[in-house]
Amino acid sequence: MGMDRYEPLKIEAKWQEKWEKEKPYKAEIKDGVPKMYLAEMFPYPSGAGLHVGHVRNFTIVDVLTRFYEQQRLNVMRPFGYDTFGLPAENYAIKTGTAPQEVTRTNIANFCKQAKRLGYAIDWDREVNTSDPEYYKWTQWCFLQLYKKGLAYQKESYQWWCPEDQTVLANEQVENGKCWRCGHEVEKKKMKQWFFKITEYADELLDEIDALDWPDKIKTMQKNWIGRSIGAEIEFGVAGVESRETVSQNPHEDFEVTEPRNDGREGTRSKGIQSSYHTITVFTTRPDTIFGATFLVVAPEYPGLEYIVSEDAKEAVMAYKAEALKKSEIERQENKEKTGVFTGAYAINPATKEKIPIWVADYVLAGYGTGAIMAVPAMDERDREFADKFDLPIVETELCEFDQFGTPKTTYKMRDWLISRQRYWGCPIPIAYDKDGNAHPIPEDQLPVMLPEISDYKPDASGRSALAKAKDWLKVEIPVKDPKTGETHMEEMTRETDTLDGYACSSWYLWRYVSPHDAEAAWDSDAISYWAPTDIYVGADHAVAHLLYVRFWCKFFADMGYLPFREPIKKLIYHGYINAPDGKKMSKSKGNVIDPLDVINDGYGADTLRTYEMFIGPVELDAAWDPRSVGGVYRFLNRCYNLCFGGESVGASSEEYPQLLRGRSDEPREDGREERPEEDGAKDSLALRHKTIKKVTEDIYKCQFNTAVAALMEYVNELYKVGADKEDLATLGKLLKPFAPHLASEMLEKLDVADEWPKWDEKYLVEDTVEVVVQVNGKLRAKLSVLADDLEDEDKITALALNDSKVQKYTEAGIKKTIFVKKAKLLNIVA
RNA sequence: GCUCGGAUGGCGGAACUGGUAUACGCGUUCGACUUAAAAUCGAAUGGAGAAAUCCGUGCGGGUUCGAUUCCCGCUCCGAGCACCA
Repeated sequence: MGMDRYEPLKIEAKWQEKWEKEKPYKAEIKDGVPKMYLAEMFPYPSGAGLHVGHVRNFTIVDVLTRFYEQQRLNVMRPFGYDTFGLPAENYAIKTGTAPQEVTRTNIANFCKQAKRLGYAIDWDREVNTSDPEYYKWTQWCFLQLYKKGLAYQKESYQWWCPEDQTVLANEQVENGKCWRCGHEVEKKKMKQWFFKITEYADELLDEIDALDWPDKIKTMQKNWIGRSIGAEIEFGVAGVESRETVSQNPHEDFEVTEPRNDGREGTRSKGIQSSYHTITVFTTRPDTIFGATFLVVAPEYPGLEYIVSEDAKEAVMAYKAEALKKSEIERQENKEKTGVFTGAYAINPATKEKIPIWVADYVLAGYGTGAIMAVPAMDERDREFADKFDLPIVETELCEFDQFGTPKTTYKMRDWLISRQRYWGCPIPIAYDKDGNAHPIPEDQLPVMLPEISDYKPDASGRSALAKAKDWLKVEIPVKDPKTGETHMEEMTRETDTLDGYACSSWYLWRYVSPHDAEAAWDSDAISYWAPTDIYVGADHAVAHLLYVRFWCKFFADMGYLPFREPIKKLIYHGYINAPDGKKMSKSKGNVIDPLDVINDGYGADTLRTYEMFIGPVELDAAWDPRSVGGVYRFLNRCYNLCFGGESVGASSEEYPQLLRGRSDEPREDGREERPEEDGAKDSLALRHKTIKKVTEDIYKCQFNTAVAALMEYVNELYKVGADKEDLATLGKLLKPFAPHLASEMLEKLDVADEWPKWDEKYLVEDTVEVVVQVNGKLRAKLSVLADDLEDEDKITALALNDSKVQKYTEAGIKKTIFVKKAKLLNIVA
């Protein structure tokens, strides 16, 4: 280009234009060529555009993409947008702008910004979860789960705001109050859709250990699944027979659900229970049964009203009502045990004693059976409760439990509640007949289009705004008559709930392999070639998303649609970037760094990218430091000047003639090999190969900060000893993953390909080495010896003992010497 | 409370498998260039000390010829979970 100053914005515009036109990162199946499929957790394209966290995320993927691409693997690096969700809907409610419109605008802006960073993305594989072309297949996925009974409906307690008359998502409840009106929320029983993730609990847990994922994430997932091995024990309820006749089996549905404050609400099977003669408890310590002096059931325990005695009824029901009203946070904050006696008794099957049944909210309805046997002598919580209410505490002998209970495994993980009473989501492909029975929408009627409406607010009925789309609600579904076997069309009403956004993001990694496939969710040949994802990079979503993707993968593997059972081979989980003061960046604090500002200020994308890789170890949070950005800019500037001899380097070539070593306007024809006779040529080779090795290994280990540091060292050394064409070419190649525009410019000038360089160990062997001499573990001298002498311990020992400084510390005599060849170290024990 | 991380100069951070602590960057100081400033280039930079030398990886012990690294006991910070029977 003939410019004499490093002008990143010019260089970057040039290369971005070229990449836009030539699409060098378009991925195609190449049989016989090893593939590498990399992706980031796709972003929600907010109106605020790209932030520095996105840049860290995308740049990690980009460094790896280019690294493998330069090694000539067949690389695929797609991109997409997670667009359904509350922010767009809230914006729509506030402004009346259609979420479709908001999303379109935001994507365009996001895409434009991402392109300013020079990512090696195959832009023909863009995916957008709110695009009917995409969500048609989300609905198809739902139907597959539905067909296998893994998508089901159940009554569940939901947060309900009596003021707004609407259901609230857990994250919309703040300190027990509605996020919009501030009114106290309560729980209301409603019918909800669930995915039966618990079906795969064991496999999800057992396969975690084998994953190449950070331990932190693996531990979190294990804890989340929370498998406990114990037993269920049945306790007879004394005197229930007489009351029980009043009402026979009042609820068909014995499952209780319990909202949690984490979005993974769910249900727990109570097992088969035909009457209220018994209460079944779950315990991990069945061997302590002789110490069980009372039972405790959760306030939501089904049929509680039939166990409770007449005179205790009022108090128990009041307690239950109170507990249901309490928010999760209140229940958590108040650790003081509360509860009431039900007036009823159970029989301890081991001691045959009559023990009281209490109801208390420290027992969770959603875990185990919603009932426990309290062993206050063994369990801290039970003891606290017994102390407070003066219940008996009996020291217990341990026993064999199999005579009283049956082995049972339970999990903390609940089934995944997926229905949302919200407009801006993927419509659930279900319709109801006039009797209220659910029917799946036939696959040939997909997609169930999300209708465009004007009022996005949820209805007073607690249904989504879709309930107001009267025309859309009606649908004709073919129904087979069970008697005649004939099919007729029947008018039904559509489901108005939409799917949790996590459902949309549970399969996009497979959509990427054939993003515009009209025939299938993913193409089977493409999936066999590209998937599973080799490297997946993100922050956040340690449990939910990453567990859901694994769950769907196992399901679709069982269905024969996927030839693997784990979707992500390697996971890189990076830290956040905070404001310079170490605090979280936020608009309200006014401490947000806009990456586009950094670029436009003149630093350019290469500096921004390289800085964010240099900022610290990937997995750690880091604070933005504007001065360090300048340091990285200086480094790239030095790279530029080394290659282009720019005049912004203060030194002129007369004063630093060594910079010209091996460099001329005409690139060396023989540029391949070094001139071995020349001074420093050997050192120069050693330096180059050492750098290649370090950078290569560091990138494999995702230690990008030290890879950049090694490049800086290389450049510093080249400034001292001079650089020839091969040095510059090596620099350009190694730099390309981090600063692709500048590196491309350098490689273009040098007229070399970007193929990743290899190092040769033979250049790393030194002739003379430095041997460290310690006396009693303290450094006292350094010897320069021939490398061959490392084999001769006696010679080195003699040399060391001849050193005057060593002699000073060994006057009193020597006990022994320890020579460590590998560390090039001799320790003398005096 | 439980689980998992972490603690290294003025700051962000390096350090292989137990083997020269502080790479690289920032900052600071000095010098060159400049009328000047910026930019750039060069040098120095853990602390104490004139020096020899001593002290230094959160704290206290231990193992070892040798410990930032391993073990035991603490302190503090971060993240996640949170009455899961």
